Amino acid sequence: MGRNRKFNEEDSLMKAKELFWTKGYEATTLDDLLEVMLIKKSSFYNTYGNKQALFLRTIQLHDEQSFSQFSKMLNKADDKIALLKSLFLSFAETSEPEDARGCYAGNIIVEMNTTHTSLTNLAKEYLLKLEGIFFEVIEDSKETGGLRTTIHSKILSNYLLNLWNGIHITKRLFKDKSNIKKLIEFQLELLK
Amino acid sequence: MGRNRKFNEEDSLMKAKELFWTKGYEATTLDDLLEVMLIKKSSFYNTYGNKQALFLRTIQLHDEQSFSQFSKMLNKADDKIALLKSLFLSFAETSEPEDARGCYAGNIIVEMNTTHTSLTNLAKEYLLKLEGIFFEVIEDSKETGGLRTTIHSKILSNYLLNLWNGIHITKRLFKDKSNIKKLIEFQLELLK
DNA sequence: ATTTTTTTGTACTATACGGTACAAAAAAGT
DNA sequence: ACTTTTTTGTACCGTATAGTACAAAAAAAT
Repeated sequence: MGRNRKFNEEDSLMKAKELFWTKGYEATTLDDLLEVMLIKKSSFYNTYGNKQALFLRTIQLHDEQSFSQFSKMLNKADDKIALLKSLFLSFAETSEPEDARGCYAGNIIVEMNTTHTSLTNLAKEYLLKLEGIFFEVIEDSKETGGLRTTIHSKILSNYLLNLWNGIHITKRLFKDKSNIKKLIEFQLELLK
Repeated sequence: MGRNRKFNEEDSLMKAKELFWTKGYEATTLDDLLEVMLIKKSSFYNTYGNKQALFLRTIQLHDEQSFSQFSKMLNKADDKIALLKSLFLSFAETSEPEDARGCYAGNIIVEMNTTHTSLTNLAKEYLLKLEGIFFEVIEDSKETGGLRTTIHSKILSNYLLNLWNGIHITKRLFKDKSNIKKLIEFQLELLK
């Protein structure tokens, strides 16, 4: 019994994540959050506790969402390397309203560097998990014959992780994304 | 006539830059600054105007310092490619007190993404200038015979820029820097 | 000595911002 | 009707922080 929650908790969380992603943690004020989350202050503190707790939840949400989605796609794919390549190439797509948000985890590491180590640690775990997935895909593709390279999988997965980290910065430097596309294509050439 | 300035303006600026570099712009308070700059509030506002203006000057200082130093080294070097390689390899050195500050320009782009576009533009210029230097070194070395690769210089300079941007993030993920060293060595192999 | 400029210190201001308290209204079930 | 829970609104609080005002002391030159 009792009144039902009008807003969808996860939807609001998503909205919050989007805003944190573009503006960063500190620059996002509570009022900003309330505005995009479409809830009032009282509901906010009732449901999410406080700003930090909310931010933590957006990190967890991002983690779950991206990995579950990625894993699902990988399981369906018969050519996992091709999927991986298309993921990287998608970064060269300009996707409208100046999508210069970078990588959620990478941003956190930079912004929270020394000030909120527990959060940066989460972000670091995220990126290491990502590298782990790259590693698995590479090992798997070597076994099943999709990859013939003799370069060590560890080097390759670190190489991809670094491509990931770099491209999220480099991408923001060029209006014309053809540079970026060429660069990514070039760097992915060694995956064969 | 009149009293001489006791503190060295550029020294204090350096100190401020160091702090901004490790803590970021927002997380660095005025009191933090006064403490490391070894000056009092009145002197601060007298000489530097305000926090934003100071930060701008640290960016300019960083720009001047790194490029003048780098250019000087390049002019002296007979093997410019080797110098470039050693620059990148130096990132794998752990350099004591958790040197996880990343790249000054890259940090600014991330932290100030949408909020202070004039500052992020400066940072972007910095990185593009860096890429320009990479380009020049590559072109020069191709002419003088130090580089025999047929890969386009533009691709290579973007590749190095992206290595730069990536490594400043990736570096922070590993306590053991041997991974990083191997990665950099691997990525620099195509410079020959 | 007097003037000029910088330094220091103290006190104050403004405000943005995260967070709390609490009562009243709005839905939902029994 | 009554209870329970959520929503909304208003008002308020504490504090961190950037920035100002201003006078007094400390050096320097004439």
